[in-house]
Amino acid sequence: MSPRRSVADALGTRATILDRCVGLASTEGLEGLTIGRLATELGMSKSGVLGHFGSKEALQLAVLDRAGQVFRAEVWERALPELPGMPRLRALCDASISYLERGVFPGGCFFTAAAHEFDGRKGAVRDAVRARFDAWRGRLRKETQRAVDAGDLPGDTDPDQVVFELLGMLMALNHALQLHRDDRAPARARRAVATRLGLAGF
Amino acid sequence: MSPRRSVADALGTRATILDRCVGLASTEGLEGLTIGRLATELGMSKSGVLGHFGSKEALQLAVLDRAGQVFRAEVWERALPELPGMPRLRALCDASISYLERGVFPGGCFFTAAAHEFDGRKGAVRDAVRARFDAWRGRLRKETQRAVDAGDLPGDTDPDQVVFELLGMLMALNHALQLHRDDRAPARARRAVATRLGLAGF
DNA sequence: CCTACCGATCGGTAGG
DNA sequence: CCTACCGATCGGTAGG
Repeated sequence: MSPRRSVADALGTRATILDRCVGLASTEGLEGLTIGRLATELGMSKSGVLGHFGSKEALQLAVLDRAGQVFRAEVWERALPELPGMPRLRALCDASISYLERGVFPGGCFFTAAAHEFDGRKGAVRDAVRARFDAWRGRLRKETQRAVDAGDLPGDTDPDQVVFELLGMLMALNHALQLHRDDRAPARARRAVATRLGLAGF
Repeated sequence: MSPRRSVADALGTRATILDRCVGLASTEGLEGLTIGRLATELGMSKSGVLGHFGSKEALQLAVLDRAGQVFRAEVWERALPELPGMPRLRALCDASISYLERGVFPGGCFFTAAAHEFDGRKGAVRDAVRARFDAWRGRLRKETQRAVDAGDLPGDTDPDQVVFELLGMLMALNHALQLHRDDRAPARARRAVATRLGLAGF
């Protein structure tokens, strides 16, 4: 009777589509998401899928957004309870490694994959990927700076250098897990991070 | 009169196709190479292009091979004149950083991009990408072990750990250059490598 | 949300 | 190396 029901249903359908997309896109890429395939897998028509977003690019942006929510919950919110500075920085690294180790996205880090897929292009998707990395780097940088200010890292530490190296360790881990299925890689990443942050026992 | 001429021509055409493919695939991906587009850009027919390889997968494998030749010339052969061990390891890192900084492939590291594109799939292309990384890691590992044996790295150094971290620095550099166009990244990568190898002045 | 359809393009083949 | 063609699929639209 009221439009309530159908609006809620539509939002539910949209969420169902996006969750499927996130899994698919992490292994096959954001461009590998095709409307026809999605429709088949979801038991819908193509126009039924596309109607929720309007265009493929809008769908890709919505998928990035959904993946961002997952990343926030799996990494950022796990570290947030820790004290600012070194404890939280360490927790962020730990949570990132765990996020990759647990295979939160079946194809590895969603954003690293998207970055490689879109870094040579122009447009809204590339801009959105870049903005997410900027935000992530900014968070790591802030906690690194706090760790320096608190004396937990040497006073002449360049926070951007630390963030650069930490991101490298995470990328090496993602690569080792995805291409080589190397299950010793998480331990290597933890060791590398511990060394870089001066935490012998991590 | 003799078939000599046409065979040489065919090989030349094949090389022309592959060189175009390497540039295209580094920015658009190995899957983004389409026969029709290549044909248009090269002023040939689709079947003219495909005839040199037989299938798209065979073309992708040939492109990987061609990219491997470039990498060998731009990185491996530049370091080979250096003495085995630390000098050559340092030269390999230097040459890798330079290879990324100079933009030898317009889309960044050809193999990192291919790894991300194919790491979730099965087949000959994925296997070939993995084999190339195995070879590259093996070379870095050998020189690291020699550096340990020569006393240029601590005796309890785990060569695989060092290689893991060096690859991470290169991936962070590739990412920073491609997604962020950050021209301070090469200096960061050099600094990180120098720290890891215990070369204060690099 | 559906059916029915659009032009474009995909990888690949037949035959020359 | 070419033309001509195959079935399949692409993103998207019209109309309901």
